Amino acid sequence: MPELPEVEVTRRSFADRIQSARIVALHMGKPLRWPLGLPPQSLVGRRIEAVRRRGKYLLLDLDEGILLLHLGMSGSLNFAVHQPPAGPHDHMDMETDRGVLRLHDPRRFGAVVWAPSENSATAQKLLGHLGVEPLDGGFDVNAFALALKKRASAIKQVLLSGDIVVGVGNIYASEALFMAGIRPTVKASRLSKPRVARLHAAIVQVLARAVQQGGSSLKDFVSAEGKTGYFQLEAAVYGRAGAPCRVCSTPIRSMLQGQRTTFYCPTCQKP
DNA sequence: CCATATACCTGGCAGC
DNA sequence: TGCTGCCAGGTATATG
Repeated sequence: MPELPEVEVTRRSFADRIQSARIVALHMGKPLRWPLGLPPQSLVGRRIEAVRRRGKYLLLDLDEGILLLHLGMSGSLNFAVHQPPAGPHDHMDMETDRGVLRLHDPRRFGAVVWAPSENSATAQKLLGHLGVEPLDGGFDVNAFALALKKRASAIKQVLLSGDIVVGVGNIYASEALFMAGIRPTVKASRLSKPRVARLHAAIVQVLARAVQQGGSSLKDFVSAEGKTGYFQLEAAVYGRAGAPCRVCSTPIRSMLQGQRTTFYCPTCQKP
């Protein structure tokens, strides 16, 4: 479910409200992708100093250590003063003196991992290989072009790999490539500099716009205050196979790339 | 080192 | 209805 925009919208929806909260109890449900890394009750008494985002991970800075949260494919967070009784897909309830942070994740590809610091081996195993943040001003066109030159695979798959630029998942990769007029199968290394520049701008634009729109609620995404997003309503290609291109009316096509579905317009996007 | 396939898990839906 | 097979927003890990 969640790509950078959904994770960022989630972060903004509870970061201020949970700041400086003290953990009163921590209940974990069914196993997630990885174990927490210490007994849940040992986090009782910790204070939450800030909520940051790195790629699609949320980082809860504690007064001792850090919690890495990932929403996987189907995860969402809800932060409220009172929570209804936990259901079968609620796998974390973090009770604080400001409210309860609940992780709901039917498929359990998500994770909650404790690490002593962001630089610890535990955290770096998950974060160490990540590329640059696209919305932080550190996303440089020249560096982007240089990095793409070294990659032989299709540009769509390079974007998804997240080791050059983070946060672009299956929806926004298709959307950004449409916006840039680039066929998803083009080898990354063969993109001309002007096309790389268009792609760079498209990535920034589509992600920023999606954050503005509250993310994409294709199925069930909601922010930590329970709001759905609206970006899916303006998707140009994602999920629109067979429907007319909004620019040229050619039917949108879908194809498989690395076991993931890609959507594109065969007319607007050039090989 | 690089590129691609696999595994994890559950629910929803199309088709029979 | 109820069954089966396929699909889904991610990514570490294995394999070539």
